[in-house]
Amino acid sequence: MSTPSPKRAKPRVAPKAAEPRARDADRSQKDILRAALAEFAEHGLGGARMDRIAERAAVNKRLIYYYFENKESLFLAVLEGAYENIRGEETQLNLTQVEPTEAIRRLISFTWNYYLAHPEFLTLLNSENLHRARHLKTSAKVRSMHSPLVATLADVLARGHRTGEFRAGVDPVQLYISIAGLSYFYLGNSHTLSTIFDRDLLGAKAKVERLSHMTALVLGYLVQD
Amino acid sequence: MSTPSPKRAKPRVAPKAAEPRARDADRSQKDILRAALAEFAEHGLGGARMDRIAERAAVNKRLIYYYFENKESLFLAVLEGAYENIRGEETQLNLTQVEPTEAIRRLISFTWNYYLAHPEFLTLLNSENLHRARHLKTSAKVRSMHSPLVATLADVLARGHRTGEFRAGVDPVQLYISIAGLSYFYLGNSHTLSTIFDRDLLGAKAKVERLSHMTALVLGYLVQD
Amino acid sequence: MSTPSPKRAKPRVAPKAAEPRARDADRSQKDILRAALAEFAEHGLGGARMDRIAERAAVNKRLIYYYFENKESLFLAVLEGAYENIRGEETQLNLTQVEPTEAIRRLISFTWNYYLAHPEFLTLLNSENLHRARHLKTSAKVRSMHSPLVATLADVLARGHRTGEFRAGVDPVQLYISIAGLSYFYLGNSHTLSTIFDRDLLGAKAKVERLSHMTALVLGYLVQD
Amino acid sequence: MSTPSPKRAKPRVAPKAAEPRARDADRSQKDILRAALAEFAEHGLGGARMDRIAERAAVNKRLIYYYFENKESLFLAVLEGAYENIRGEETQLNLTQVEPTEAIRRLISFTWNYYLAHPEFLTLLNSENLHRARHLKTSAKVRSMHSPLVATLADVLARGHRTGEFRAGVDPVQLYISIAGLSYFYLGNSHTLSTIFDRDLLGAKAKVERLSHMTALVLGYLVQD
DNA sequence: TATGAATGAGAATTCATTCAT
DNA sequence: TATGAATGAATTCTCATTCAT
Repeated sequence: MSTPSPKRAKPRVAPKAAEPRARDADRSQKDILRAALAEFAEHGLGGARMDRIAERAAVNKRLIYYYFENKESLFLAVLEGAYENIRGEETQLNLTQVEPTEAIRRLISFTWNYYLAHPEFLTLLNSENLHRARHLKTSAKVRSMHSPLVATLADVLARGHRTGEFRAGVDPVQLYISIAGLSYFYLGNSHTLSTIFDRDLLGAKAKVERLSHMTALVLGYLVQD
Repeated sequence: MSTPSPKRAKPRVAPKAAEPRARDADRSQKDILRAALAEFAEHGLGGARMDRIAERAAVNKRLIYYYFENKESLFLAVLEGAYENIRGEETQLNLTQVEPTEAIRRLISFTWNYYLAHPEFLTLLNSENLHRARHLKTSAKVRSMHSPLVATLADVLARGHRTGEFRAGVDPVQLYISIAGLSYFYLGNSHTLSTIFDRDLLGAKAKVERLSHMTALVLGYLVQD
Repeated sequence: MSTPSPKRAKPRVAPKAAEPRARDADRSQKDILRAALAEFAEHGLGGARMDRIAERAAVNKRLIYYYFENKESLFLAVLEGAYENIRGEETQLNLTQVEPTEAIRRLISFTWNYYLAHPEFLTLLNSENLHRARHLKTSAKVRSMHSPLVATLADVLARGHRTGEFRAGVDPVQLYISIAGLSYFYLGNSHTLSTIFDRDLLGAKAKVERLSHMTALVLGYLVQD
Repeated sequence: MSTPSPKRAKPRVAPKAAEPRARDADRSQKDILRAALAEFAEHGLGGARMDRIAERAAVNKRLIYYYFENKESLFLAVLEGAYENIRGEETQLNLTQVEPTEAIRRLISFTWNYYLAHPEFLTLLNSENLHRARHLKTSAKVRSMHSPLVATLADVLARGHRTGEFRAGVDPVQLYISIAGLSYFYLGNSHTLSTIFDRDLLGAKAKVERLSHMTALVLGYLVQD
């Protein structure tokens, strides 16, 4: 077996046009995820463009593939990040440490405001549902992220019932879906809704009204006389 | 060089029939719209393929462009058709001719069952919302299609209040959005929801429970003691 | 379902740059196959470029995909065409109608000259072997193309033995492979061979010598005294 | 946004070990050459991937460039190694020390068995021929490696002629090419041949038959009565 | 000697749309 | 009204190679 002596490549001459990006793996990945979140939210999985993600993240397109296998893996990573984010903030509501009625109010209000502040989350979920949760189903962590939420809500309902305030037999998952759905549909479909009903649904006043309507609706149901 | 028999790039689905279709303008258009509805619902606007629509409709791709200017016009036509369909069936509920409580029950149940039977309607709306209702906003007819619905619901609420059954001050648009949202989110997001909550949401029992939960929720709010 | 009136696209204005290609499906496919043969032969399957094939064929790259599913299907089509060609010419040798010894001479000489005139055939086969005949194995027609060849050679050997000229027990497939191999290796590896042996193998004299060597070799074996 | 753990685009094969390899220049180079031989043989020069070579050698990709200028230099190094190997083993046949007929038998048998044991040698040569021996032509050593082989064979033929056993006027290069070609074509094209002739060419029995056929062929030509 | 991070220039393939009949 | 042929502009992904340490 021959053993060639090391050969140097020709020395570089041409100066580089653009500043090379700092060699910070962690930062690069975060930039990519942030950019991808925006892009997927804006255009859906199918409409998202890897080129645009690279541009948004100010990284070389190739780098995306260096860190994430392909578009779909990137999408899943974004999705997991999004769930982590909302569940993380939700945890900080400390629902188990306040009165049941107050806890429900907080949850409704938090959900509403989170969706308002993070419209990307809604379109992201829509995309994933269009794909029948194909990506999420391969996620190991997503399931475990949600059991605490259910447990917390179950605790609130149980406490409410024990004090006689809340009606009995309320399924926490069912209730959570209702609370989320009331905000989700209104905000996620605000464009079509405001078109077909010819009415501004996102004005300051409208938003106040919606939150109070939702709260009244849920508590009107939960609270016994 | 011998002359190879043409090796058509096999279209994903079935090859088209050799003989030209009978010249029936009306039927062709309906076939196209039906096919497009299915395709858009399955893949979203961005993911839909004109090729596949042509195949599904069993028409030549060129014919689609003959009847519909382009992909986006076709999408709008599909969208309008979808709204026409649900509003048409809704009208047949005759909500103004039954007791207010029964009217609400019927509306909830109808909405739920319609979404169940027409999942394509949900993804279609999601697509349109992703595009900020860009297409719908150019539609002349869609607005007028919705005022009867609001009027009907307002009538139900007014009657309910007059009899003392229903609480006062309920905004019909607000209520409609809530009723729709309760079904919409549950069904439209059933893939992600059943994944994250690790629970079958579409089993026979689950569906019965959901309908009864939604009805209890809305009536628990509306009906006074 | 709405029935929109046909809408015409905006009339074209801009004049086209290049002559549009004549609408001749058959000719287009042949052009593509011819170009692909040259490209695959020159660069192998992996090194071939669809872009270059399109250029060589003077067709739009997209058209290749219109007629052939992808690079590999195109490769198979080329391969089948190449086999058809050599087997077709071989048939015209009329080996069953001449004396056995003469038949063998003709076959050796034909094989040699065919490979000389069609070096692409050799590299094409090398490519396919590199891929373990992956493409050829899916070909329905290639097998049936070769049984006549074996039958013909078997007939020649049988006749030769009957007259006492040829030795007994010669396997026609074995002999065919030997005859082909003697030319194939010399010509297909002429570049490395002439390098390592430092000798021009493709000069006029060398070619005459090779053919006579091969003929002597094979007949020296076959013919009995 | 949470900080996701790096999701490396999974390389096709196994992930590299975390700790840097021991600093052993000689071993690294040999590992690289071994890996490159396998990769080039399997995929050809064009189809070979530097990434895979690095994985196979369990070295960092960058290290390959440290020892070998680029892909093509690496290919040449591999090629030279391959020739060194076969010529080295060939030398040990001691053809000048046995009877001419026996020498020829040994050479045929050795060639056959070497190709059988080293199929990578065949595809490597095919690759180099596809590139018109571009790399080999720059090799200083390869020519000198082959003159002994020719000399040895010339000696065998001369001895054989002197004893009256062998026919006169046999060119050693010509004969060597024939002997090599008989094995080379059969083995290197076994995939296509076994497909077109619909016959297993690599079974134990087939291999025995081939070797005896080749020996009979060559000796039937060489040996005089 | 060794390595993780980064990149520019392609590569195959896709897609909505138009041409010519 | 209907269709097969053709195309330009993307789009995802790949690859050899280099940078910085």
